Amino acid sequence: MAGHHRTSLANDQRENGRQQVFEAIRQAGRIARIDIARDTQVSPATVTAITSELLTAGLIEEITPESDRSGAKRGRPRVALKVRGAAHLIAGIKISDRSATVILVDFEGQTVGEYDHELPGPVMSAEEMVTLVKQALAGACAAAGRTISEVSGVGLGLAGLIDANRNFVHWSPSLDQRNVELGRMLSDVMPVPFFMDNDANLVAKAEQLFGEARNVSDFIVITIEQGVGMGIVIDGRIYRGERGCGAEFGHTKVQLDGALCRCGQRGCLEAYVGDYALLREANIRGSAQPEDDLSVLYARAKAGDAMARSIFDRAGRMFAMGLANVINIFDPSLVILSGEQMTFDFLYSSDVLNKVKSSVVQVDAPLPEIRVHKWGDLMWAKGAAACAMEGVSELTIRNLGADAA
Amino acid sequence: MAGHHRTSLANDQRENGRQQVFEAIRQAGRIARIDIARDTQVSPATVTAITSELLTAGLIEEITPESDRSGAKRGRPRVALKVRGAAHLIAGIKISDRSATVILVDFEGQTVGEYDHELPGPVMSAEEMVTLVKQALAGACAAAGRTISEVSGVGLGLAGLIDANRNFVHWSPSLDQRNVELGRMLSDVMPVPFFMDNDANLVAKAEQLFGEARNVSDFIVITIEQGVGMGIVIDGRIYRGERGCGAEFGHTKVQLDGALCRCGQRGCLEAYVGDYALLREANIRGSAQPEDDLSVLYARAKAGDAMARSIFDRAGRMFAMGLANVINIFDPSLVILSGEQMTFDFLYSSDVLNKVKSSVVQVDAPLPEIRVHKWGDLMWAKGAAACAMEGVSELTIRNLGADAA
DNA sequence: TTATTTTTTTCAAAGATCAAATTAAATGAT
DNA sequence: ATCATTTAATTTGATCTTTGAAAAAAATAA
Repeated sequence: MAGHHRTSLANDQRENGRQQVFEAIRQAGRIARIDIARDTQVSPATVTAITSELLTAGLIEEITPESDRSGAKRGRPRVALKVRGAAHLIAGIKISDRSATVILVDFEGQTVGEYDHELPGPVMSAEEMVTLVKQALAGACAAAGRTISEVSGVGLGLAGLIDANRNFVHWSPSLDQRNVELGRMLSDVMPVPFFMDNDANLVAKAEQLFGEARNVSDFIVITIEQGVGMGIVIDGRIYRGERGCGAEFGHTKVQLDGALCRCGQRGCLEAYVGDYALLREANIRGSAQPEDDLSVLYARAKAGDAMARSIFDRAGRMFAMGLANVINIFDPSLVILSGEQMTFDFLYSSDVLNKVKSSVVQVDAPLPEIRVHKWGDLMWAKGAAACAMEGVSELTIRNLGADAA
Repeated sequence: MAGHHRTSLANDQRENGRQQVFEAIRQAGRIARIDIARDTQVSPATVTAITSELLTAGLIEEITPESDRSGAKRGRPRVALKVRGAAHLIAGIKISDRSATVILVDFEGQTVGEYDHELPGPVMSAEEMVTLVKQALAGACAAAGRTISEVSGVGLGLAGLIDANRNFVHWSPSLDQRNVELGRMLSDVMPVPFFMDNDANLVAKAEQLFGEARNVSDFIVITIEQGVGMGIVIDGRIYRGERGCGAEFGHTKVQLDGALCRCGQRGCLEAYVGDYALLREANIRGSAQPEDDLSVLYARAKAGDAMARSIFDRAGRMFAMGLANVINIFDPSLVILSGEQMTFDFLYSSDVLNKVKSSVVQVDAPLPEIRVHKWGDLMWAKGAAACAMEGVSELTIRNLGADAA
């Protein structure tokens, strides 16, 4: 090993170039060298050099000459490049209440396989979690006719307070312990790079790589699952606060000394829009038949029941207030409301969105765009895979330098 | 001129190095080359090369050998470097209701002169503003025995919605027009680089360069003047939203359908803690003698008057709620409450700060530090100067490359 | 005076980028 | 068919940077 200590500037330059070019290729999907040069401001000569490296490493590939030369006039035809899907197999795993959902994708992001592993219970020990992850991964690989050893990286999504930099779990509803070095424990059992994050950041990554935020460098994702989460992307990177945990949108306060939240504080947004909060309201308000199923309550509201309506109305107004606050603070260009459960339809109603818009400070510039993006079951797992993809890309490209053949 | 078009990567590398080294020197105040190498991860050889350039350009200087060799054992003594104050003369101007406050500083940030220019009125046209700035600048220079031509950069601070990237004023309470290309108008009259920003960002820069946030890369500044403002620094740079305007902390909503704000919306924080809001309350609550002086009301509260107390109490609780929200979203390591007017003492009370802390989502990590920093009259102008200093540094260093002698 | 220690500078080697020149690969025209 | 033209990609040589290692500089300790 010629492992010198970090040569901060010199090495960074080449690595920077590689990351830039590779990122341009992935973002574009398929792109010719000359367009990479234009987009990245790197000279064609350097693009040739770098793409040559990436081709040799097998990270990208040339697209067989398209017989479709639409619009091309004359001259040597451009050869498009794309990420080579076969370069890496990536796994994304989302742990939820009832199951561990696994998705396998190739390096292009194409789904290779899906797998669902049922959990014995919603809460488990760290050791059980490790075993579970291993089983789920093994199951997914088997189902797809692959082996674990082929997997280049695993993204893991958990609810709770996750320190993604250190793969450390401060707290998660799925674990019966706090402060778990889950990343280390996983790596001890499986020799694969792990990348962990909380669900909101997961979805933000998924939106950035595959979803509504492609090529957008600054945006916010609001997720609704059990709690209300937020992912913030600034300058293309997920913003994590000082303590490494995600933005706690669900626990911003929308009412002074307001409703009691399960976090123990009062007036949290979640205490007004969370499912448990809605059910609590329904019962407090002296409903004839106490509800324990949100969908029933929601159906009643849609059918015109005044009491049920009023519950959802208030939740919607509170949500609008919280969202407007975030927009006033961040002034993002794009806000994505990303939800899986249709139960939360009411939060995406035009009434609510209008309320948000009327609560944002008016400037001459147009209001931020608010997009609603309803995803399927695999949303979270796909986000986990997106995180792993990014991590694997970075690692691989960094190591290219050391692997000078 | 060998002015080629931007060679994005190659040129950037050297410029990066210069910026990095210069920044290290300014941050440290005085520092030896070997320590720069350690801090910046740049090799000693390169540090020598770069500092040599900076010395030649006159941007930095060596400190005459300190006779104080405390702790030094043996070996060649280190030669400390520092920014050369005489390199540039920088002006900072803050426009407030009644006057334009000017501060002149040298390139080290040492105050060279102060000047106060009274305004005919609080609102003026863009042309009057230009004239005013010119007069104020001339006055300040004359008072300090300098000439305008010696000034290398001018920072200008205005309340309102300022687009700092384009030196454009969307709206300011000091101007009777909206959407003014003030930067261009100023540059047309005075051949000096201008740097504009809104007051909250100004203070953030001042805290970063001269104040409580030295060497802190992520923090938030809350300012209280007439309105309530916020400056966000992420990764050492001021965060500006998509539309280029500062974070509108004062107009985050703290009460659903709450008190009417002068912005026309309801429930804004400012509608509870702004001076006009407090006075309105005092009158609504049937005060015997309607007040139009906040200090009187405040004195009454301190003297124990229950009505007055309750007004300030509520304002304090609303402020705590808004601040807690910002902390929950950003999770910064440091929050600076930066105010000029003692009138707003009550917002900094330990009651309020405790309320903030109890409203922040609990993690195992310690709570963010909240510091109160009361500044003098010159705070705002100094912030403007700080902005200009940063701008001039960047410009000068960038131009070093072109000026290859 | 000499040895030692620490900082700074010098020097030569190793890369990296880029402009310009060259090659490659197509279409149009003759 | 053959040649000119056009556009894309590659090669080449010059220019810059960074850096490790060696040398020089400037002090103290012996």
